[in-house]
Amino acid sequence: MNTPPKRRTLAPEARRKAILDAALAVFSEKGFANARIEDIARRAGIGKGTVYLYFPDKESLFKSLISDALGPLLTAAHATLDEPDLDPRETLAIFFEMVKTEVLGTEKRDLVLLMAMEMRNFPEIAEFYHENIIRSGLALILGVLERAERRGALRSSKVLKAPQVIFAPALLSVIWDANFARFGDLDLDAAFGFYLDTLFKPAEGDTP
Amino acid sequence: MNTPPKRRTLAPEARRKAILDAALAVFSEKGFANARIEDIARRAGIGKGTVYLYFPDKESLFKSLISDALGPLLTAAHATLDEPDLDPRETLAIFFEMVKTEVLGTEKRDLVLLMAMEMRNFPEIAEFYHENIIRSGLALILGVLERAERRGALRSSKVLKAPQVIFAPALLSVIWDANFARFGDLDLDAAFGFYLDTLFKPAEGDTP
Amino acid sequence: MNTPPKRRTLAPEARRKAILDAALAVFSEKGFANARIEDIARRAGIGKGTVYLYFPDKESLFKSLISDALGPLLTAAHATLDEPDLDPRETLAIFFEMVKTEVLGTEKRDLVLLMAMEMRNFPEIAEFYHENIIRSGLALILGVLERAERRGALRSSKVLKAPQVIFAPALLSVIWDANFARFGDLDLDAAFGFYLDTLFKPAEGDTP
Amino acid sequence: MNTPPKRRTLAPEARRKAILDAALAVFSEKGFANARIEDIARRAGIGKGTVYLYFPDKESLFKSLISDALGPLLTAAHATLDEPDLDPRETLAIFFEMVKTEVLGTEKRDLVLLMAMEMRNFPEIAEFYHENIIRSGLALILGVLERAERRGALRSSKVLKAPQVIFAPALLSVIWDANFARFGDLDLDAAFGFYLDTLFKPAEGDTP
DNA sequence: AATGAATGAGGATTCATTCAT
DNA sequence: CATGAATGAATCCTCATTCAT
Repeated sequence: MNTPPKRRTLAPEARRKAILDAALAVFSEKGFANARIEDIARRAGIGKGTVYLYFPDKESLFKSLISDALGPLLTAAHATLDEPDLDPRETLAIFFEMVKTEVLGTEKRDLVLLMAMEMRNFPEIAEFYHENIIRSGLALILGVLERAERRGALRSSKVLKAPQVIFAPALLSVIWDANFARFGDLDLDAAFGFYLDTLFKPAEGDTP
Repeated sequence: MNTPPKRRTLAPEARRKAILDAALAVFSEKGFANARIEDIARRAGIGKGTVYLYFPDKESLFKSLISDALGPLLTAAHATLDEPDLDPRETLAIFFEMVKTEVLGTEKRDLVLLMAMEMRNFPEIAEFYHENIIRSGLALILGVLERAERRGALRSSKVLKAPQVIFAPALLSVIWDANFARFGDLDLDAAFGFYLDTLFKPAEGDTP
Repeated sequence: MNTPPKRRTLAPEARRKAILDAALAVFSEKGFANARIEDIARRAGIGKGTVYLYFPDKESLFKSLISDALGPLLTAAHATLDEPDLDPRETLAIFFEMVKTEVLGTEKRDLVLLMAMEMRNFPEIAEFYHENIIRSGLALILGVLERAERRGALRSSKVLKAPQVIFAPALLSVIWDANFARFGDLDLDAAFGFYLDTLFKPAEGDTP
Repeated sequence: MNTPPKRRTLAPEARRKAILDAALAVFSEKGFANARIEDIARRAGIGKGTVYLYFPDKESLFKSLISDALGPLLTAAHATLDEPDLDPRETLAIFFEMVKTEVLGTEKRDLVLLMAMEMRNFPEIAEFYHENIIRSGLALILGVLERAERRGALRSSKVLKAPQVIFAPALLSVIWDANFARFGDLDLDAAFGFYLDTLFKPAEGDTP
């Protein structure tokens, strides 16, 4: 007399992906605490209980969401930045472009915000994130900057002591879009361009 | 049918302040959703119900926390930045210093984070914040930058199209400290110094 | 630094009366459970704590309200109904009139409703009410009716087995007014008149 | 983070009915404000949360209780009273019998009381009840009485101006049983019989 | 005597999680 | 495998009651 369960038996990996996609959407919209498993399930087109066949609990689902999206990001960054022969300005330009295309222009944008929001409540995530992304990302960036410094192309060597500022515009972008998009856009190209213009001395010497 | 009280009154404004302090601490630590009123009360050294004598509900408490700290901030910023005769680099240096002293070095640091995290769930706060802080703060900064541009002191005019980047290091600092402080500090002076060094051309012409 | 307590020190009996009046109003409007002591205090023009100087708790206040209004009622009824020489119809007419004037036309009307509403939660009140009002009131009425019966003036002796019906119109009036007054009045005179007309045979014989 | 369920499903309509039954019992015993959802749940043999699967909140549960029992009542009354050819006395006798069997003899008796008690706090219920039950019920009764009047069978035409009195004994019965049953019964048959005897003139002429 | 700030028990409601179907 | 009905811990908020001033 009850509705029979759907037997759509999607490929398990596809199903897992669908859940993670739905989770990203719902977590992004509401934050971890306010996201209801049922909402995620509904959005994934499945029943509440099914989520638990793929993830043991809400927290695991959240962490999987993070981890699953993090690996690829890192790999991509490595490939881009670990190019010792390239011009540093060029390298960073490519990196910014990659960040724009691969992160800020996709749903992963929300993931960044989500992490910034919830790392506090999930110290393991902060740890994992720092170990796997921040630390090596910073090392990569630092490599590029030091290369530039050695070539005398760096305008201010202070950035070597706070290489995190390189990520600042991207972070700003994420937060701005999440909260203030409706009041006006942030010109991301201008922001990145500004960084590239001021970070490095011009290739030649074109004094004013 | 019920149980008796324990402690006795305190200056009402002091009490209100104590609650707001406790709220800042607890909200910062747990986020809005995970903060329990009882925790805030206990931290303020009072009973659960007392909180409700000062704030009608959890949301109001949260909003008061924000509003109470916002006014002073804005006033201070105005006083600092609205100085048309000062050298732009100097002005910005003072501003950065002020941000460091008045915000990043105080508990208000957590407030910034808190807002960045919860504005999503409280659109009115985003609106209020944008109208009262962001918009005018941006205008002030833009004023300074344009003054520099008119004097030919700006290295890249692109920053005029994305003046928000000026705030990026401060935002980065807040998020870094909240989440990654245990893994290593962010050198804020270096970050601000880097900005000042690269943003403006040197007063005279030194080197190349 | 706090507002000093009012020292209006009203005569204690007047103060007690004022509280009971306020209590009647508030209890009537909201029912026992939804009435707040603070509302009663405010309505009586005093502070919350003062109520507790006159009544040990909410329940006592409620019970006092009932008892205080009940005694006089009973005394009055006795005086009216215990008149063996009077014509039964006349007696009942006087009684109805008294009920109309002394109860239904005053705030005590609400008291009746209140009791009907809360006796359930306060069995002692039901007991007290039955012992002191119902039982003797019923006895009085029965006396009148039996006198009429002995004179052959009663149209149907069945009323002797359910003398409570004599009170039914008054009860109906109270409930009607409380709930449906805004949709239209109940014609109380018609209701009482109908009772008098049909209960007793005409003094003489005026056949149709 | 939480605890597991215990029991398993039941036909949804049966479950809903069980909750409403439990609610009637508990609301009747304690009144709306003093009834605890948990009590209702326990009485229905289910967990607290389950109640909320069937009714959005306490108030809705209460209103559903009323509405669910009201429709049938009205339909029944219509069928009984809207019989223009029947003898008025006979019609009313049938109506009284129906009230006795269908309401006063069932748990709906408590519902009547409940409404009389709580309409004050739920004006919408009073409105709904008046519109759907009282108004049309009164119209039906009035029809019967006017028919009687046209036949010259009415002892006192005053009842036409206060037809609500016809319901008075039923209301009295409900309140009496709820509060004073333990002190002695109300003879309902005598009460209704008294009404029938006095309301109408005898069919023929049998001695004064 | 009078006050009202302070208290915490009590109850409505939400939602992660389980498991019978 | 999939489902969603059922559960109860957890948390917000109210308000009777106390007692320092």
